[in-house]
Amino acid sequence: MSEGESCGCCSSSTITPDTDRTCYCPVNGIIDTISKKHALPIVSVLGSNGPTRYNELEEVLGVTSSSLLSTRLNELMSEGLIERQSFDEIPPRVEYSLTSDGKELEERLRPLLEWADEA
Amino acid sequence: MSEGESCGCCSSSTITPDTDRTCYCPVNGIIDTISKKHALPIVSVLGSNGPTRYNELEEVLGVTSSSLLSTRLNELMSEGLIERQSFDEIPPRVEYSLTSDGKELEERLRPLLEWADEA
DNA sequence: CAGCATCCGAACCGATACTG
DNA sequence: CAGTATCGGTTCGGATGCTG
Repeated sequence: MSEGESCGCCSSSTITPDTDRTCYCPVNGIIDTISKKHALPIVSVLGSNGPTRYNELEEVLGVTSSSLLSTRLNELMSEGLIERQSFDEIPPRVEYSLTSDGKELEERLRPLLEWADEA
Repeated sequence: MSEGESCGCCSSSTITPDTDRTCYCPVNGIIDTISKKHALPIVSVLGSNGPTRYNELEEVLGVTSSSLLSTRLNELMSEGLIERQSFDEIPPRVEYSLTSDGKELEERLRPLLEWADEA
């Protein structure tokens, strides 16, 4: 999805910006990222569960195709929301967890999700 | 997107549900709805601006195609997040505003968007 | 176990055109 | 002014198969 372009909602003319609202435009990359499938649940699970392995995520989220999870994890890493730690073991072990940004997000997400959940 | 099916994140086996988290599954219809283009900005604008006309929304959001806005508004109405009031005038006037549910959403959304905005 | 490559169908968005 | 109808391009997701 497109990133940096202005949507006009900030440089509005018709609507007077007398209210103290900030700009909620095409909403920045982060929102785009978490709008995609499984992204939100990933963040939630990591938030409430702490470091989690690839396979655990697959099970818990009921991910249909492995590659999809992989893609989503990479996107979340690019956004700096989660981080990956791999252990030099056999069999291989990799754990994903929230960065401080990710935690910040998860906290702000919680009230929304709790509400959505009962609606 | 699919609604009612279980994602496995609630009926988990691997992850112990000892934490007090609620289920943040395929996340309910509302999240799907607001994930689509312009949906979030619509809610934000209506929240900070009050009742707003179709054309105003088009301008403010920088909507590219009229039909897209139309679709989004209908979806938001189906979810019970916004409502439509039409006035019997010439030229026709229609105003959209948040329902109480919509306001609830907008409030819970604000901290998230403010954070996303500066990130 | 962890994860990428590929192919195909579905959903979504944008543009244009046309009505009450 | 306030929309709906249609259509083509693009992006996303699901399935399968293969590697370190």
